[in-house]
Amino acid sequence: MAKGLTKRSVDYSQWYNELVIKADLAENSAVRGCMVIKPYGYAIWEKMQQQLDKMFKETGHENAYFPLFIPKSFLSKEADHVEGFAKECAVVTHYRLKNDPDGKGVIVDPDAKLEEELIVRPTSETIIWNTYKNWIQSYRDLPIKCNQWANVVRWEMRTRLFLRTAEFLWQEGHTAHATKQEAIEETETMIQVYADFAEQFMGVPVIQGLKTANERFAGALETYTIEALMQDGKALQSGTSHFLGQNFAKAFDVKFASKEGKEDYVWASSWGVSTRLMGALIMAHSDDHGLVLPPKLAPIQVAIVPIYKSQEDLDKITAVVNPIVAKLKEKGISVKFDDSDNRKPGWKFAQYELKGVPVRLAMGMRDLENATVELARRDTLSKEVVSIEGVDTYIAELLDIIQENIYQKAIDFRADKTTEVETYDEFKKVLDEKGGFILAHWNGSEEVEKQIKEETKATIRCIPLEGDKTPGKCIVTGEPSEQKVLFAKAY
RNA sequence: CGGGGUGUAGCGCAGUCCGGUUAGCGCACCUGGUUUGGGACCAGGGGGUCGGGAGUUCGAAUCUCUCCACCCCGACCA
Repeated sequence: MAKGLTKRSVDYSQWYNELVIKADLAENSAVRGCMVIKPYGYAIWEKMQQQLDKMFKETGHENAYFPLFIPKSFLSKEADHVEGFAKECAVVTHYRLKNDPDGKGVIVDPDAKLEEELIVRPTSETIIWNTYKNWIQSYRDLPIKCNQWANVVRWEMRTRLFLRTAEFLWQEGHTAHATKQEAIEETETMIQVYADFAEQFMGVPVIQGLKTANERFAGALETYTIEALMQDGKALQSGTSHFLGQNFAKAFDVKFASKEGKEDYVWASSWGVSTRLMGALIMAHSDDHGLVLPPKLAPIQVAIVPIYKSQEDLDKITAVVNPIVAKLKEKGISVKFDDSDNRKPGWKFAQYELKGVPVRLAMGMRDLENATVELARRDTLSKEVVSIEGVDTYIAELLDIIQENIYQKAIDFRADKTTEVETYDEFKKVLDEKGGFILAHWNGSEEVEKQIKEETKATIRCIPLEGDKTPGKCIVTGEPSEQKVLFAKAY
């Protein structure tokens, strides 16, 4: 057990808070609700970005950048949209400071009041559709498929590192299409991209589905989501993709001339994932020793710790380790040889465990004599002594095995924590005693959804796209239900 | 934004109720030495606007008011 890290079984929430800090991922800043992402945490985010960016480009998207500030009037053009975001917007009212005439410091210059106040973007649909208006005249200008990597601000009451912060980093894709069908296909393509990323790179299995009207993005006709299950049995919405219909085109008057010469409004989608994915990554795999990172996203995949008494010993170890490092790098594996002498090996072992490094090698004089190295796996905490000969190939294969093992463990956990129920009593019992995902029939009404939420704190995470589609009876009203929907308590 | 809690060295805390020498302890840090296969040991050393401001008092970490930040629980949310 890592020194000072609260056990998950004692207080899961505290375990998470401590782990983020101790593993050097992020910390709170001087600004309320805003975090500092530290180099190690940012390195993981960069790996996510890199992969996602590649996947976006493979699906025909281009990166662009739109302003941080949005004129206040833009936000109000789409009624549902403004209603959804108005409560959590930061507003810029002035553009200049001046020296405080009454003493030290500076004050806002009252003479520098903006004619029209600017909103710090909580999302960019409005500024982007205002821009798209100028880009689109005919069907020949379509589709437009832009993505931007940006920060956004949503003035949250209660914040938690990575899971909910007032400012966060994300990407937002915004696409414009000539047909409804094409916009829906885009929306579906992108939720699939997110699901693939979560599963293949983060090792986090997700359920794809549709949000209920209640949980839909403000301004969308349909919201697709990927829902992941955390180790404490709570769900985490990890990515969303929205079919916006013609709502924003109508709000910003974006029309195009079709091939037939008819004028019509443009169809839209938007989709995003944020630094919240870091929270999902941490909570899905990590244990009481610290982080467990999937090799594909680990900034350091292999750490090598020398064990020595004298400088001569270290020199001998270094001579053997260097070629191993070179071979690993040749295979594209990131490796750190930690020959710093201000920490003892035991400390380093604990530290690399805390930071979730997938594979650790230790080499001392005993290994030198036997031409071996001690290899420790972070995911299983197991150790074995292996021959130096061919260790690079062995590790390359092992990293794939670890990636797969982490994913499989998460799948097994979810399977164990997913329960199908037929009655409301059963629903409450499972939620109370076991938690996790619950599949149950629902009559499709907002009233029942709200009633369940008020009585149990559980919400409909999504109407799953895959899986059992057998009709049945609503657990609350007994009315007909087309298929079971996914319930859980959520972050 | 409501209810509760916390704020004292980089980190974790004691001292606060009941005001009174020079504000302590552990970890970390610096120096020297011994060590090094799972978070080393000994000796010496440095580091404090006691969260900020105002007040009460001869005297405030301690009492009062106020503001701020963080944590937990609720309502809202990626």
